[in-house]
Amino acid sequence: MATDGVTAKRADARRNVESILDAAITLLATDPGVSVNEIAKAAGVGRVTLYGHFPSRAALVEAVSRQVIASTDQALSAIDLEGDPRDAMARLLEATWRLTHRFGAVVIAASGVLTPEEMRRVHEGPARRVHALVKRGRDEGAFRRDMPVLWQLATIQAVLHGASAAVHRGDVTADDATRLVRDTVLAALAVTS
Amino acid sequence: MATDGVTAKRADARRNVESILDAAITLLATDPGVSVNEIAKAAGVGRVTLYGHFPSRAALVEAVSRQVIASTDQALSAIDLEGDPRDAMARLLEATWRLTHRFGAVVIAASGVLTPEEMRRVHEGPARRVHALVKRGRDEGAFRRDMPVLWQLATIQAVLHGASAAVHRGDVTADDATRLVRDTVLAALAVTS
DNA sequence: CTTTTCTCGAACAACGGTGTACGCCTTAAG
DNA sequence: CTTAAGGCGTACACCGTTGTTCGAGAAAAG
Repeated sequence: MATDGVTAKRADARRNVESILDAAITLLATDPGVSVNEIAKAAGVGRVTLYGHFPSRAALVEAVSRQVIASTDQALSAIDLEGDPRDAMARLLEATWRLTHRFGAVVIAASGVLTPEEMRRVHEGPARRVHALVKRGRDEGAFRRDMPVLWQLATIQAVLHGASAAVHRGDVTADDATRLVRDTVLAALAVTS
Repeated sequence: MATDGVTAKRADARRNVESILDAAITLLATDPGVSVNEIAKAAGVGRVTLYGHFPSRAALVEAVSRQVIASTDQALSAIDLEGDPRDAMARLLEATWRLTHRFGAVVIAASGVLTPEEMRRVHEGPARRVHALVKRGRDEGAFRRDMPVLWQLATIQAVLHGASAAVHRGDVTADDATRLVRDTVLAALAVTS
């Protein structure tokens, strides 16, 4: 039965791990403090079963974080950042918005569990791309230079986060938010005419 | 001793209530989930004494919320919202930023305690002024009209909140943030050239 | 069918938080 | 000084959450 010669996990076990991770991502995306009980219930699984797969709540959150990071890195590394900085930023924002909307507050849950060092490493990946693009846009005169780069990054993150909240509140649809995030950020970055 | 003919609170009692409220505002502004124990300790008061003045944690949070709301209303109602919408928005943003920076996450703590109805009423006051100003700016052609008003309000709130986080992180100073919030929001609202 | 793995509920200990009761001491007010 | 209000520590009950143990039973793999 050991198809890989080492572990030999049963089929329903793997399915349950999937369900648990899915439920955890969904719930943690809106409530970082959700209890293990609720996650297990949402996954259609007993709480004890969950503990059979993840030794602690922290381990579960860490596993979720890793999966989110993997998805994020994969999605963002596929984005073409060449050409006009404005167009590149629009592409990057669309992809990032989808990720923000999907994974939301997972990072907040992670911040209570992961070490600061791990958190830094997690943020570094996605942030590097945006950082480089903003700098290039400034150098080429496409983005305004009278604000700190760090502030502009903070603004981008704030708009994304705010959009997530607005969609959750029902003020706008997720589809509309794609366009609104793009236009708003580009307006905030644009050189003053 | 009853100066008002009814209650007759002792002097140190009133002082302690003050200390507790001050400490609660300070701590709740950064950690909405802070325990009663820590608040009492920060106020230089025993936990039991705190319960002597506030019957429950919820009551304390509510009292803090009322005080914050009062300060907010007073500060914002003094702002002149006439004249060029851009200038009025700049004035309103400066005052609002100071309040956001000072009171931060109190509203988050309140959201876990106050009823949705109370929360709505709390938000209504400050939001009404911004809402009216944004609408006037759109009507007079000062602000762009190709986005929902609600989105523009969400953007303003997001930038303020993001600025608070950035200052807390040490990315910018609170003073610089005043200018950055103003310029960023105005750029986001401006009609596209 | 047999074996092995996994599920699942119930029960339990530990922890941290809220809220209460009691008794002693400090201090403001007269 | 006398009195009463208030402060304060200890102890306790209560609750929700985490993490563990046990044993019976279901289900996958052979």
